[in-house]
Amino acid sequence: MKIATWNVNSVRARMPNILTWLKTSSPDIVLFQEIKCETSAFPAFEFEALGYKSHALGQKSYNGVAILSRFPIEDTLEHLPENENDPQSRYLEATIQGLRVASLYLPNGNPVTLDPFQSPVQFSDKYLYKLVWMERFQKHAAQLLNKEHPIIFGGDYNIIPEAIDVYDPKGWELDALYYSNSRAAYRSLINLGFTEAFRTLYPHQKNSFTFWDYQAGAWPKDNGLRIDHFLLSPEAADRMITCTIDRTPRGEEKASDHTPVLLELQI
DNA sequence: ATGGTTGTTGGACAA
Repeated sequence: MKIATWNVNSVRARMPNILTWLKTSSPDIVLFQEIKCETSAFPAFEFEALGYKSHALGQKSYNGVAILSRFPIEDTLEHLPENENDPQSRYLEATIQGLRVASLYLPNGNPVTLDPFQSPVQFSDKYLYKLVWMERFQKHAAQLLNKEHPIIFGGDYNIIPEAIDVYDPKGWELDALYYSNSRAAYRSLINLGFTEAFRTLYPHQKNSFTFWDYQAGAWPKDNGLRIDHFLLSPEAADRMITCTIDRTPRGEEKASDHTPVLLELQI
């Protein structure tokens, strides 16, 4: 079973790139983030023509997540518990072939503070939203773990886990993606018992980025970040075969600023 | 120091 996660930065603007990539990579399940359209505008028919069922959770202009699958998508959950009234579409969970799979788009959270010179530090509303979102996600993840099913949480976590995952760690210390509280929250999530697929397989591999900013020549200079991750429950980790980052789509015309991550499971 | 880019939109805002 091949499962991919990809922040496409607008599904409609990215259709030519996505269709090309689907044909060459041929994943069984795809987790999209930032589809940036309402559910009714999701191009389900075009994916259906390639053999994919889909379930989209859209939103006007911003955010939005979706799942494509060659197999039936069942028992969908469109919000984290406690986030039922959140207007931001960032979480979609479903059962596919006995796997509990989620496509998640964690809040960016910048800026961390409104006034960087203020002491003590006062977090911005955006950063507090990120921290609360992570707390709710962790609570939900802990409950799901108890069921002892294979779980795959894939998506844009907007978290740089460690120094090896960013081209300039010093320069990113005050950014919400690398801020100490963000990394601490991510660590405590993993410490519930999840396996982060890529870094577990390749503990020391540098320049394994999944995102390069559109600005300042980040892509040609390889000034990237590794912020798109797969977290696996023990029952899923037992079946892990490979996890790879496919840089090819980032180098093409009209590319998303993220590139896909692929996970292969024995199933 | 500022600007550098892309997408949704039709002016900011988000990333």
